[in-house]
Amino acid sequence: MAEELAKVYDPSEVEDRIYKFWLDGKYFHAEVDANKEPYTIVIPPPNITGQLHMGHALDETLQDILIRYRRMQGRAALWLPGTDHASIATEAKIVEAMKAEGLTKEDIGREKFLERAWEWKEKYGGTIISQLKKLGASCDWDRERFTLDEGCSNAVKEVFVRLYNKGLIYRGERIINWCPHCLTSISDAEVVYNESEGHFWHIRYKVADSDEYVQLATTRPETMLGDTAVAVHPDDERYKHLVGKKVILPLVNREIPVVADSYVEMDFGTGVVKITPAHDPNDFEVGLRHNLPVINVMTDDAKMNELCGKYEGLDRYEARKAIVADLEAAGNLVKTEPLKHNVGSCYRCNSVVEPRISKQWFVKMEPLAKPAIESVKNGDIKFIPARLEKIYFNWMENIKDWCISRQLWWGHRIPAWYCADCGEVIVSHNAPTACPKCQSQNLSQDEDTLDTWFSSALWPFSTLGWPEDNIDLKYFYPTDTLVTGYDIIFFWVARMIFSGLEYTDTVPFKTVLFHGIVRDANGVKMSKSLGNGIDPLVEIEKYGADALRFTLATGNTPGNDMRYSPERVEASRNFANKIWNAARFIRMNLDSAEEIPLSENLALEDKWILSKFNTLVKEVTDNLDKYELGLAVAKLYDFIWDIFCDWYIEVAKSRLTAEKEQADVARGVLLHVFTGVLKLLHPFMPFITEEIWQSLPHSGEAIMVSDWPVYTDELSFKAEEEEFEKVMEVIRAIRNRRNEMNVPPSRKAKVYIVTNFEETFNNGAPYVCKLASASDVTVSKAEIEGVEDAVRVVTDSATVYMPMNELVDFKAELARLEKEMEAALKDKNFYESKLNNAGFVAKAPEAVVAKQRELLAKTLDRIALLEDSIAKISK
RNA sequence: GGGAGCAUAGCUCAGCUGGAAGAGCAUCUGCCUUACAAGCAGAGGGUCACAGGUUCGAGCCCUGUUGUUCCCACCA
Repeated sequence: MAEELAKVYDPSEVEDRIYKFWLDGKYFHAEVDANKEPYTIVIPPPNITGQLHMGHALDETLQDILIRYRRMQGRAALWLPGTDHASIATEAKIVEAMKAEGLTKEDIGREKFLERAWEWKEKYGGTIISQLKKLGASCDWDRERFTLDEGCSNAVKEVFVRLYNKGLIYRGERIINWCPHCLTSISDAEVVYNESEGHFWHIRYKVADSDEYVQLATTRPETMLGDTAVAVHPDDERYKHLVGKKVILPLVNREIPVVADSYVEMDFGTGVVKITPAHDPNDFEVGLRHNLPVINVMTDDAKMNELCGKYEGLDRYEARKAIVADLEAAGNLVKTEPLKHNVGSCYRCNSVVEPRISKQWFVKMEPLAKPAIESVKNGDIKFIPARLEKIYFNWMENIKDWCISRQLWWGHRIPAWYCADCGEVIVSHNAPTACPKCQSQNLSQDEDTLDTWFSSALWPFSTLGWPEDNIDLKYFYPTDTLVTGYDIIFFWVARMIFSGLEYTDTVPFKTVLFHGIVRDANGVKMSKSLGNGIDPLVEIEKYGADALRFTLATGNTPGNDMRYSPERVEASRNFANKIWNAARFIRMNLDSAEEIPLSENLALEDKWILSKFNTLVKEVTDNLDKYELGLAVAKLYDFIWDIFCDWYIEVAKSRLTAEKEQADVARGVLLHVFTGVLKLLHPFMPFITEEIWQSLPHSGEAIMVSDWPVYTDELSFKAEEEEFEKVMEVIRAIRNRRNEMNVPPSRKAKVYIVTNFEETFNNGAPYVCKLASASDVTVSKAEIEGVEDAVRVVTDSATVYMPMNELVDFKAELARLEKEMEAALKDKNFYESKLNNAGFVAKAPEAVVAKQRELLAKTLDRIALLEDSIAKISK
């Protein structure tokens, strides 16, 4: 056996050592095993640019709990780890780093840039992985993947080619969201809308060959340089006469037509809308319907371009100012109103996005969305909590085509080539040598890369070898559970679902367990910019990974946000210490490292704790099966602290110092229950449970690969449970009474117990002595003489007398007994009225009625005992 | 504009298919009872936001109201 355990648990000394022990034992590794049922989770791959934050810590903790649980149950549990190349985020970092050297992407060219990116990935990409290890994550590191590795890239190409051939990927000019800072298109999902204070500028356009003006309003006056029409509603009587005429675009003096389009709402504003097809999605549609020219007036970095005359080169906001000023000077600015409106920003860099026409690649979503909706509707995929299904449906049912091309270099390059001679587009897995149409060799590959989420969407199967038909994929796929935050339901979850269905003909996972966001103690979302983030690694350093994990798993319900506060981790740390000290106690009472079997000769309290533990096994297992991790962990906490430590250990103490035979029985039970509960707790607090388990008699290599406890009828002792609880009730009643009277524990008192359950209390007498500060306990069925002057306590099963001499105040005693009687009578009334209610007795389930009867009976017993006591004391 | 979550003890939150409300922290009282003061034994504290309804029975189900947070859409 190891040397004596320290008095206070020190996780920092234990955790790295234990983690290494697990790695050395290869316990994390999962293999295809025909005799086992697989259980698979793929990790939501963290970005290589990332640092572990509380959101990760929560996400990984939940996954590790599930994986460790299933592994202990004997499943071939695979937790497949990896990282995401995070195209925008990573590219931005590298560009920034180059800036310090005075270099731009273009200066060094694509190839050199990618070299740098890979170097960067090698250098920093592993950071988050090592941080995951600190948390105790039992990922199969032998299978670690990266979204840009060969296999994943192969899957990406395969999917692109297949979708293209199926007509579900197309290239075209559409209005997309352009980030002028990242210099790339982004998808609709990547735009974040924030309300901001803006202006509504009312402008007038002169009607050509007339003195009339039309008035309209805009929030983006700079785009007027690209106006190619104004539109009114076809039924709008005010403007019918203008349809087909021209108006003169101020500042530019270009004549543009007035068109009629039902997109315009007559009731809003003046009922006249400026149409800028190159810079607004709705205007673009109007433009298509009316064959309007499309004039893009901005550069990639949101400056006004060469078509803007004197405004050329101005930033869009400078141009806005200048244009407003010029309009005003020319008398064409009618008025300026303040306006609150939503402005879209890039979710990566927070720059205001510019809707803009651009030639991009898109995925046609509608055909893909249909089966994806169906798979959730029919239950092939279950969302926990179910309410998030609505959000999913809402998005999927209104989905627009997905812009997947990005003007970035770090990512999967689009496998499309263009023939410079005949313009043919060739989409192919491998680089074509010649144009199939004109045989020209003058081909060039598309410069763009794919949206990061395009490869993440394939993650559950690309990581298992798809499109190759290998044994891992057959065995571990589809995966079982996906654990992720509700905030990426669109980005990732939805896209994995339709991808899985489209390419693998099956759902990628069966259950999605959603968690919420981790907020700070004030309920504010943790973020870098606010600086209110709490670093999980610092917390691990301070309190231990187990305490952090326990905190994140406790009091957390699926889909709900949670607050993280220091008090909560401290409580978890204290819990770890409690377990540690329970282990110390047990160890100091062992005389060998041998396992001790359960005795045939169990005492009452042994049966009580074994039965309680048996129930715990069942409930915790049920809770875990139902993904009720928060409930499971709360039960473990209560059992270990309140039931095992505060009661069983205390009760066992006196037996451990008794004769060897009794001591061995108690030791056997202590070990059985404690190691059992360590196993149940292991998924939540892996380090401390492993450390302790190793220090106690055990068979097997490690708790993490030991068998999960199983409920068994043989260890269910309902009658004994009830019996022992009678003793507990008496102990509690005495303690309570003594506390009320301010009697210190050092002052022992004789205790007389009058009861119909003589044997029970004779058995329990030593514990009443020990736990209720009794100097001596006398149990009797009959009345005892000479206790008339004692303090008395009444429970359902006994009347307890404690002669306390001068401390006894009979008036107070009587008053207290009467008060208790009053409460008991109230109870009686309550139960009786319930049982007298014909509806209740007829309609309530049998068990519920029986329970009420039982409670009534107990209350009646207590009343009888109280009556008796009151009568005696009044004499 | 559409949708969702939340509202339970002073604070932070649990409360599984409806069966007289729970925990942690905080507060108060008494304890160094040798595994643990990061502890032990007790105590106080709740009209479960409000108003209706369904039911033998509602924190839980239904309707409405209020407050609050969030998501989606985006009318120029």
